[in-house]
Parts: sequence; structure tokens; C-alpha cells
Amino acid sequence: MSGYHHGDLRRALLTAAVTAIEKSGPAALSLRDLARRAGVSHAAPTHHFHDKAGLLTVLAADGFDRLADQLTAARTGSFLDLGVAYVRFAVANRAHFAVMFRPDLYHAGDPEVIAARERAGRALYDGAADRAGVDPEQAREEGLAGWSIAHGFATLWLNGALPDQGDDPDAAARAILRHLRPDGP
Amino acid sequence: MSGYHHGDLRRALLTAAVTAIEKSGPAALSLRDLARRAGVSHAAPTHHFHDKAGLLTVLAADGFDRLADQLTAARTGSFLDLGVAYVRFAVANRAHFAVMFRPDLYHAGDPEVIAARERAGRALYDGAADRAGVDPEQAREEGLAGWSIAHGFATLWLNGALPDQGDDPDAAARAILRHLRPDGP
DNA sequence: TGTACATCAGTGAACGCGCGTTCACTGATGTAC
DNA sequence: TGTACATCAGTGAACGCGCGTTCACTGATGTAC
Repeated sequence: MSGYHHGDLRRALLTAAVTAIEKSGPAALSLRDLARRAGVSHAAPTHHFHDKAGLLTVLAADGFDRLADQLTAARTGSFLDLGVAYVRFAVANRAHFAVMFRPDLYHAGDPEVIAARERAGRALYDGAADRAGVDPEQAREEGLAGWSIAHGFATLWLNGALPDQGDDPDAAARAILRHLRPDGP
Repeated sequence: MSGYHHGDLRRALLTAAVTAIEKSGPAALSLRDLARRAGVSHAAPTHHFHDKAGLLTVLAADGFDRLADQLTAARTGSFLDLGVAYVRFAVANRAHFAVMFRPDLYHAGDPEVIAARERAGRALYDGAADRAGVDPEQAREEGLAGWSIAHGFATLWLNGALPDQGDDPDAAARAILRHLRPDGP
């Protein structure tokens, strides 16, 4: 704390953004509010992110990166594990997850975002393709089916929409994702 | 058109809201903008919906009602048809769908919303339970799995997140939803 | 058929608010010599 | 070890904007007698 210079404002703003988004969603985010939370003048954020979309762009890229990491790590397990890893990521990184799929809110054309998103996509598809010596079209469909059910479950969970929703998303996800057909139709 | 009295302002505002939400999402909705589109003074909407959340509440209730109708109609078909009906609803009623699962945006405790949501929930669960002489817990899980994959697919489709996404959500949904296991694990 | 009156729907001015962005600035830090 | 200077990070005042909401109002419509 130098008094004038914050020291790590960029990181502090990102952390504050995550907290704010977890509470009120990405649409309600305000740069002035983040500056307030970081104890800094309201014009300071501009210095690090240029504008609001710039900040969300960083969050989105960061989210896709983390997702790619977790999916890649889960590749050693079963196809089911891959889906569970997806849900776990979403629940553990609600703010990032909420931003990632709202490309209208950030600079979706940003090279870093594109790269991170492709990395995550590859981790998911490779994970799906791995698990059978199957036809590519078949693998594609199964990948999409797995993505859909994991994404849907995570979304419903985060919305609190599920009836009798407990507090163990991992176990709940596993029970539901099991119902994906593990082999061809 | 009486000049002073609009005649059907309530309906006009709802229609304008749907258009606006389809374009920019529910968070960006503004009552003043709706009034402008309806060619009416900016204070007029208050008269019909009390406040912004009030308008979204009507939209949410209406959405759950329509969904319930469509799911009920699909009960005569297979479990797969139920899921396809869900996706079809989401794509055909993007604005309603976007609001329904954002209870922070409307008066989620409103009796009409609650009733409509329960009606939709029942249609979905009954549809799932129908299709087997199975164990209730089994039926519950299959219902959730079906809901998850349909919801996830619809969400990804609406976000334009799917690779090589065509323009026939019905067929695409059918191909993916097929991968849900039709019988016990 | 006419008149009085209540009710309803929409007006328009005003309020206070928080926001994003721009701008010339200043304090702090690091580097070259 | 000291000094000059460039660079970087943060300041604070100012701008213009669109918003939701309140309010006393007025025009239009329907109903009772």
C-alpha cells in the first residue's frame, strides 16, 4: 500500500468484479462500483481495461482457460467424469460462467478469448472422441449431447431452478449425467 | 385509435417488450423505450404494470403458461418428443424463455407466475413419469436428465454457441436428444 | 334524449440518480548517466 | 551517490445521458337518472 499507487489494482478489480457478478449478474456490473470497492478513484479502471467490455473480456478469457484446464485434467477419467468436471467448473466459477456465454457483453472477437474458447472446445471434443473407436459424426453428436446435458444441468442448478436441490452439485450431476447413453443408438 | 386513448396499450407494450428483449436481452429493457415504441408518453406503462419488474412478471407467467401448453400437447408422443417440444418452445419464444429463468428480474413470488411455473413443471414431470412403469426415483432422475439436456441444448442454440449450427433447431435437437438413455442404467 | 358525475387512461414536467467516458493533472517509481 | 528525466498509475472535476418514479393534470368514456 503505497498510498497513491494501489500495487495490484488490476487483480483487485477482477476479484471485485467476480464478487459483484456472483451477487447481481454481469449486466448490473458497474466500473464505478468496482473502483469504489477497490478504494480507488472511479476513473482508475479505465487505465487497466479501457472500458467495461474490456474487463468482461478478460473474465471470459480467464474462464475459458480454466475450463479448458479442468476438462483436460478430466480426460483421464470417463466421459461421465468429463461432464461432472464441466458442472463443477460452472458451480465453482459462477461469475466466469455467467459471462462466458454472454458474448454480447464483451469483445468476443478478442484474440485471447478466441484462443481460450477454442482450447476449451478442443478439450471437450477430444474428450468425447477419445472414448470410443467410433465414427466421427457419432462422436460429434455424443460430444454435443454431453455438453448439452452438462450445460443444462449447470444452468438449472445455478438458477436454483431444480426441485429439491441439495448442496452437493457433484453428486447430483453424477446421478443425472449417468442417464446419457454411453454407446450408439 | 382514439388519439388520446391507445386502445390496447397493455398488449402493445408486451409485444414491444418481446421485440426489445429478443434484440438486447431482458436486462437492457427500459420502460421509457417501450413507451416510445408504442407512441405513448413515458409514464403510461406504469399504469398497466406498476413497474418494470411487473411487466417482466407478466412475461414470465405467460411464458410458463405457453410452455405448459406445449408440453402437455407433446405428452401423447414419446419422451423424445417432449424434449423436442421444450427446445421448440425456447426457440420460438426466445424472449419469454430468457426472462423465465431470471427470477431476479421479476416478482418471482407472484401467484400467477407460481401457478404457471407449477403447471409447466407438472407437465414435464408427468410426461417423464408416464413413459415407464418405473420406480418414482428413477422417473424423477430421468425427468431431470431430460430437462437438463433439452434446456442445455436450447440455451446453447440460442447463444449461437454450437459449432456448425444450422437453421433447423428441431432436427438438430432430435439428433442430440436421442442420446439420452431411454431406459434404466 | 340530455345531463351530471365517476372512472379510467394517458400527459408532461420534474426529481434525483448512477453511469461511462474524457481530460488535464500530479504523485510515485524506475532508469541512464 | 546524486541528479535529471521518462514513464506509469491514479486523481478529481466535468460532461452528457437515459433511466425509474412521482405528481397534479386532463381528455375520453361509460353509467345513473
